[in-house]
Amino acid sequence: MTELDITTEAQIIQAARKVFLVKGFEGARMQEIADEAGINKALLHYYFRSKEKLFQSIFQEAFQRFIPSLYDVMLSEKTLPEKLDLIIDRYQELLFENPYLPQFILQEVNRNPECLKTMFQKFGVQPSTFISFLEKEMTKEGITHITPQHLLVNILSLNIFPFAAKPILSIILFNNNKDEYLEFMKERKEYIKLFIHNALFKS
Amino acid sequence: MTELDITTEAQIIQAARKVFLVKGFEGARMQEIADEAGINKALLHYYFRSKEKLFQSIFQEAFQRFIPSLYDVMLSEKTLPEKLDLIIDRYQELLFENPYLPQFILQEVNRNPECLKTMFQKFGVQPSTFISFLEKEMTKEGITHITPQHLLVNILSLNIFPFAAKPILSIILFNNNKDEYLEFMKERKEYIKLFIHNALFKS
DNA sequence: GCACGGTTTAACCAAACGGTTAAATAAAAC
DNA sequence: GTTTTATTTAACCGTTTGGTTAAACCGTGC
Repeated sequence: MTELDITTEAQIIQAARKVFLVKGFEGARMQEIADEAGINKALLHYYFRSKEKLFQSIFQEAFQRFIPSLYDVMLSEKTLPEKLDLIIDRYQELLFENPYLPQFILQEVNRNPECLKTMFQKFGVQPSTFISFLEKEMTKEGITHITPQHLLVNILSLNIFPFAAKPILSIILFNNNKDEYLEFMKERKEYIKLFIHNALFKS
Repeated sequence: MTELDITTEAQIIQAARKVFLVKGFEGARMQEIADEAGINKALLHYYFRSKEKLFQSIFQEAFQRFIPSLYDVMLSEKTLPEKLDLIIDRYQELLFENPYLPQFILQEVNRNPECLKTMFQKFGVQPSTFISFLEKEMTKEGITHITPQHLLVNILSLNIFPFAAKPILSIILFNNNKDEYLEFMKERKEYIKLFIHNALFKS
């Protein structure tokens, strides 16, 4: 019973994830999620009382996945360039496993910005400590021509944007050839590392 | 009469732009657009037969605005670093005037990727020529550690992403303080220039 | 005054959607 | 074997939404 229970609930979650991530809250239909899960609408409401509730669980899961644990990297006994490379490695791995996450998060946070504060509080994420870690490392390395805030935004931009803009870039760069775009994204990791490294340490 | 005619249609367009850009196609309501334009729903359908038609005109306008004319910059008698700075200047100006454009385009292209090809064909945009221009300039400068495709994506990422991710970054960096975020975005232009410059020319 | 086109009003329609309900059924738990 | 729980079926409800219609209103040009 418990096992089947979990299976069905997991099926629903999986289906909801698939539909919500691609279509967003407004675009998603409960019927479609039920179909995708291979069940009927009534059972959906039997497990999750409302669309809002189901969405919340999906969004929370997505948000958690989107915030990687970077503190251990920051606290490790490595040099700043090594740490930055590790952060990029982790982020690229995360994004390759969840390519729809960026656009989903952007869309839903844009729709309801208040939920962000709740999430940050809920999971105790403290970006300011990351910033101050970064700042300390930067002064140690004598990097003064950029602030830690801008560096962080640069790292996030270079990593995340190409996933959110996949359809546009795919057509701009490769005339919609999926294989070429995948190849481009796979090799991109090293280009990002090199780009950031040069921007920071060769001046 | 003709003048009033234009005014009303312009009012509708303006209202539709405001609503569609913030809420997207699925989130937008015809009633809300009518209210925003100070008219009634019937008159909306009198001018634009359907939501789809009205949206198309807004999206087309937005898309056109989002594709800046960069060919003159590329063809000008300037050095590559100067050209890159000019491109960044133009993009930042464009984005400051239309901060909602990035998320809107991303969202709608994600919803209906096919419309992209139509747009590119309709306006004769040829990104491949831009790439080859860039490639020529890069070989001239002896830049071999990055491909023009990755450089283009880097430029787009660094410029566009912070606008699409405004709510997230605003809370991450400045605890939702709007003034601080605005100041951050204003000073960002020069940081982007410097970052790209260092990444390209100091290795 | 008359005609005409922009505009309003208000009622209305059909479809879609989130959600509910009740009865029947199957399966697992005890 | 009985009870409980999961699941299906299918009808149904209330609301929202895009869209239509018809009648009246109003300003301008002729």
